[in-house]
Amino acid sequence: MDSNNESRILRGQKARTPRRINGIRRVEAILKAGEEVIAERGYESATMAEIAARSKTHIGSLYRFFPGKESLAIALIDHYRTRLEQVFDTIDSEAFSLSVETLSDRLLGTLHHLQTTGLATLRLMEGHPEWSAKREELRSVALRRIARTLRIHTPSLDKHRARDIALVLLHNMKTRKALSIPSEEGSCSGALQELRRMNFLYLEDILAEPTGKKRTTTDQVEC
Amino acid sequence: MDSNNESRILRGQKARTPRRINGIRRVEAILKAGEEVIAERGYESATMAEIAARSKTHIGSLYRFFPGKESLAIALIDHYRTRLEQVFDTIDSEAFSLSVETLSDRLLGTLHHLQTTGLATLRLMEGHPEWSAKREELRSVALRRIARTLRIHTPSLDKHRARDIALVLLHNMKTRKALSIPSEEGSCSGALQELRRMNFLYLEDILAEPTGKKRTTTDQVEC
Amino acid sequence: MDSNNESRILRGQKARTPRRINGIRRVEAILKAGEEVIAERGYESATMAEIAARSKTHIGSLYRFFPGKESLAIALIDHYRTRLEQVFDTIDSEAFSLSVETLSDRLLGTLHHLQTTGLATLRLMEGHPEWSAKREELRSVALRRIARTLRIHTPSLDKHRARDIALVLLHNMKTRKALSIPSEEGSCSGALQELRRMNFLYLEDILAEPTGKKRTTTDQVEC
Amino acid sequence: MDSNNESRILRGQKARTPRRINGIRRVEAILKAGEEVIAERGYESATMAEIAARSKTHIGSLYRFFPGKESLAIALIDHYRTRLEQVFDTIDSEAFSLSVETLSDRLLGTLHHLQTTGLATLRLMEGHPEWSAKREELRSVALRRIARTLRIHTPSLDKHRARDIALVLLHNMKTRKALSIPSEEGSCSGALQELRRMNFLYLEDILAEPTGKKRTTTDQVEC
DNA sequence: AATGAATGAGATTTCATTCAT
DNA sequence: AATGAATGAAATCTCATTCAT
Repeated sequence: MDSNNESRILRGQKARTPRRINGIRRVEAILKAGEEVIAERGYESATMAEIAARSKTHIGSLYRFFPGKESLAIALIDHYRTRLEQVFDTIDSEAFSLSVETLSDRLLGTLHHLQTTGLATLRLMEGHPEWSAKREELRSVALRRIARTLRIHTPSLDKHRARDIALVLLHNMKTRKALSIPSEEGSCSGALQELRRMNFLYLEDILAEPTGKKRTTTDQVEC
Repeated sequence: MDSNNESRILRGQKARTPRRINGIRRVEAILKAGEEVIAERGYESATMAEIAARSKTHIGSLYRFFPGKESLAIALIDHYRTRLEQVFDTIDSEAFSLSVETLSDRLLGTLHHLQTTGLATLRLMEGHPEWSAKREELRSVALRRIARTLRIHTPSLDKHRARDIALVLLHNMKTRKALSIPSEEGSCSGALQELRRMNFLYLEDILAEPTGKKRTTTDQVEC
Repeated sequence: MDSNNESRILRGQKARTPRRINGIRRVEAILKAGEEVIAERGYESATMAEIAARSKTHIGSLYRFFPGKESLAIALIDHYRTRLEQVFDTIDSEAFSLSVETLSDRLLGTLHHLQTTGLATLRLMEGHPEWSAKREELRSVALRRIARTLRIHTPSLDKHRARDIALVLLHNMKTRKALSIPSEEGSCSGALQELRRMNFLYLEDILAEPTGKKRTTTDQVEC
Repeated sequence: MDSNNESRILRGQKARTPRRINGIRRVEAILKAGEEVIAERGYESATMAEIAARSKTHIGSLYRFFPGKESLAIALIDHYRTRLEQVFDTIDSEAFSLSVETLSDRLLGTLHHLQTTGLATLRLMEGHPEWSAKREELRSVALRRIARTLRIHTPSLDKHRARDIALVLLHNMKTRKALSIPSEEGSCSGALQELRRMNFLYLEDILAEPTGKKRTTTDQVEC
């Protein structure tokens, strides 16, 4: 944009970059850039200037579409939520017929498939007490969807217990994601096998005899 | 006047060791305040001014002991590492005689017992690519200790597999911690039971027949 | 949006080139103010706040164009170098036909004519070991140009000796400048006559019999 | 001081560093350290902490002897002035019998022989308008002594002209000093020969026919 | 609508100097 | 008297956001 600009001034010849880029495409570019930058640096350290630069948008334009840093963050979270629901819709459409093992792997891979988006969103919510509403909503969606998927597969599963299980599975899903960040973990493949096994053993235990409340351990632990 | 020390202070990065009783108390107060503020807000959002205020220190004094925000962070990480090793020393001293169930719970609770310190440290390392050395060192210590504990309990466990398992267990330990942050999770107690069960099922599977490489799932997954 | 430029601004060191008329005027004002303040106080004592105030700029704007105190300094040095070369171009264009006396006065006045800019630059380089590159480059340019001018006037002058002479003349030029700073010297005019005489006597000695290496004094001195 | 201190605390055995070091020796150590640090970094950048450390003095003690940074600076300038006068006393004691060439070299080397002290003092006075009194006093001493030396050698020299000449010679003396700073100049020895020649030619011209006012160049120059 | 300059509050960091022990 | 911790003003630098062109 600039070098064109520059040469336009100097010689007044080259075609100007089309200015009326579809607003939607512009917004998408900004969201993508925001995602990347936030995933790399975290919300605080991400600067609007860098997001503008990466999306080849001028800072002024960026503020036309997202009137504040937080509004961009919220848009990203919403975007993530939408995609999350889509992924679960797909899973649910066949959950009934899946083996426990396949279901286990499907669930485990869910967040992982959301790539950068998911990472940025995690980063976004690292300790912003003020956003607990948004965060809670997102977590809530995830938990509800996991629980629903479980009960589609095994309808006799107790509703409340499904919620608790969902919480644990959600963490496993995050672990799955973490294992695929190269800098984070060393021997990815071996650990991934282990994670899959653990997730499977657990789901098998639950879904095999889903009569509900039966929990082996009985002694209480403080939270 | 230890001239090494002195020059380090003049333009250095490592935290200074106080020489007076008052200084020692001050440093402890600063570490505690730093821990809290970072645990609450994350490293970027934590301000030196707030840390100073909470530890009832003037900003100048804070900088006398920790000549930079990062030096405070590093001190916290080191502190954490020390305490982590202590906790594992305790576990290891009786690991041999523990039942799988008890061992499972012991490991699960490890990070949780490190309270704010652990939380602050997790936050500290959320994506600071530059600190990967410190981060890697800390992760490395944790993984090595977990693997060692497992092999103290079940010496026949394959060494490499122990490393992979440790990675998964480390994540479970983080989950355990997360479950106890009230704002983070809703129904703590139920989910905690589930987590314990999963961790137990997994360890039982491993430690019961520790002949090693035998892993049920065989198909590969991309990382 | 020249992405090179952009990223340089995001975390860079070189001064930004303004894109708007207003920005250009602003940059000029900043350079002028920086020149003055540094000439008056020296680099260390000059504060960005004062430079901003004198150029009627807000601190933030100042940092938009010069992302650091050093970047401002470097811009000033570059500016100086450019003007220095221009001055020598003018001298060289007639050096051939000048009498020794006129040439002597021309060279002597060179730095003096660069006014504040030259003074600021001298101050800038008063002992910043880190900038030895910039400093060396500037000195190198000055020495090369002086030597070249001498050999334009008297082509038979030995090349290496011209370099040594240039070093001495450069210092005379600095002296000439110093003599015109009122606070520095008392009886300007008399001393100035003396300096001119010394410079002339020396050049006359050299350029009259430029057969080269002939140097009267032969005993060595340690440096 | 510190490591002794440390071990004393730990074991209460080692002999304590003698506390009553001769005050004079302490002051000398501080002056020396101050000289070095200021010569290296300049007045602004020199820190009291570093000066304390280099002189193995505690910051508190330093302030007992020199109740402020400026007071240390003034002490250094005074120290320098004293040594300067001593050097000139030596020269003057035989000035009458020296050849012009020897006198030229003697004067030229004066500042150079004051080593660090001189450098630090130069740095000290780089652009501290407030210290112009001290600076003026020092310059005044130097000029008076140079002029006096000239008139000891050649009593018929006009008094006012001697003052003007002194100003030029003073700058040559500074140049001599600068030539011996390795990082500053490249081909020291050659340039030094040239400087000596110039200084000699000039003095010869003056002292040979010291009838006074005769100055070849007659046209005026603005200062 | 597009551009990028302007604004200014706020964050980090440094140090001369004082003062309690 | 000796030590080094405490103080706080001031400097550098950053960025979200607004606004003139």
